[in-house]
Amino acid sequence: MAKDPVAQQMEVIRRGAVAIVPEAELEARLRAAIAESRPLRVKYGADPSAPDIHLGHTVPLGKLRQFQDLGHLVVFIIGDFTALVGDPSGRSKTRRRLSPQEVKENALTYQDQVFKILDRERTEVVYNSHWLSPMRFPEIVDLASRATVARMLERDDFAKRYREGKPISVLEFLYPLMQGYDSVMVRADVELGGTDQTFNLLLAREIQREYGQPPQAIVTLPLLEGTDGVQKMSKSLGNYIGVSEPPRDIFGKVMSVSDELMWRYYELLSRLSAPEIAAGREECRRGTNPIVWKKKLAYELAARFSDPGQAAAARDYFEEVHQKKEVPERMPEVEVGEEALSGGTIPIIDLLRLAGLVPSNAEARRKIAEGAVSYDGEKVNEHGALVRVKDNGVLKLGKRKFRRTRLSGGRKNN
RNA sequence: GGGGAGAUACCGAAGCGGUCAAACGGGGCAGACUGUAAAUCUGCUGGCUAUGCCUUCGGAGGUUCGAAUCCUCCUCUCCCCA
Repeated sequence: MAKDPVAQQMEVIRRGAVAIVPEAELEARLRAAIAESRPLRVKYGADPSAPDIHLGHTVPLGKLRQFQDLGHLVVFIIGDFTALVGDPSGRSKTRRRLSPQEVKENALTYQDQVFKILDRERTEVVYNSHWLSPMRFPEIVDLASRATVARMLERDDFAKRYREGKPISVLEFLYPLMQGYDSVMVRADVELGGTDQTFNLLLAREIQREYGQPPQAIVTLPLLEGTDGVQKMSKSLGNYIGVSEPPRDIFGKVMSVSDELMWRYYELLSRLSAPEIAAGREECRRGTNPIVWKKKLAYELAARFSDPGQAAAARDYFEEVHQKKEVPERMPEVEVGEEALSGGTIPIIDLLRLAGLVPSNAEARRKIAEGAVSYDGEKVNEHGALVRVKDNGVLKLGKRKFRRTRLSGGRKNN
């Protein structure tokens, strides 16, 4: 007997998801959609507070893509209103408010990146400021009356902060409400999000019910750990790999994750099937150097966000610089003007600063004392050292920061 | 509205009149070891025209030879009571 199409779709949706709540409702929706031959409206929201999409975002985006491939419509909400207000959550630091201009720019670069994964044809992009901005106070009051403080405090991070005596602003209570209202406005059938969004996604169901809509089904996806392997990937923690980064950086960052984390990345990011990944794991257990598999993953990801040629170049670079410890062929250049030289030499500290490798003279001195600095293969140990600058010389700080020095032969004013 | 506690460097957190550019932990950077791994060990982690000088302990004043430390006011946060 041929497989039921609903069961088939459910199987695809379930793969890699943490939870589907409630499964039966999603099934019912799929069944109705097929019967009426209309696509489900699958909601996903993102705040354009930072312009970069990183690998962590690609986990839900990949799932959205699967929905699209099953014939459904993605409603991509750009939370420009949210970004404008400036989410105050997270520690004592008040997040800087973005200007409308910045939000607009971020939103645009955001879309470019998103469509590296999503199918533009099956995506509806909407801005939540369209309905949130014009709301009047009576409407907001009405919305606010739909949830209770006790309910809000069920959310784990609120409860935790409350317990620890950390501030929670009323505005933060409003956030889940706005998000829920978004679901009402776009008539979401399904909403996707990371597991950290579980509360908001569930609350949106209640809001929809309050406004007389059938509640959306929700699909939660695992949060990807950042390159440190501990905290979730996020830009502010600096442990992210951005999809718009140069392939060389993507490759390098993937290579720097621990062996254990590599398998996690395989599961959440790779297009390889589960059995293929399991086989790789087994291979390594039997003695294959994990670097082989790490390179494979690094290549796959670098290629996905650029192209195979560039990914291969990134791999060559990695092998040459880090494995063979050779000096890379291409590196940023620093131009040394005649006015900076005296008798063809320049104090090493000045050179480091000129190259932008250190933020202060004191830092330069420290790095020199640590034996981290070399020029043209020769270690510089004296912080008062003068180096004779060559055209095409190589200044190195630490293991991987290189600058090629260029003499700006006489042409001063350009 | 009343009472209490608190605000310290990137984060957490000591210090409570001089010896404080400020303990300790985390993070970050560098060195060793490696597979640019991870883990571990070690060092560094305000700036400068540098054996000295300058700025920094929520903000503004004040006391003092001297203040992160004491006083006044202000701003913000938390707790208890109403």
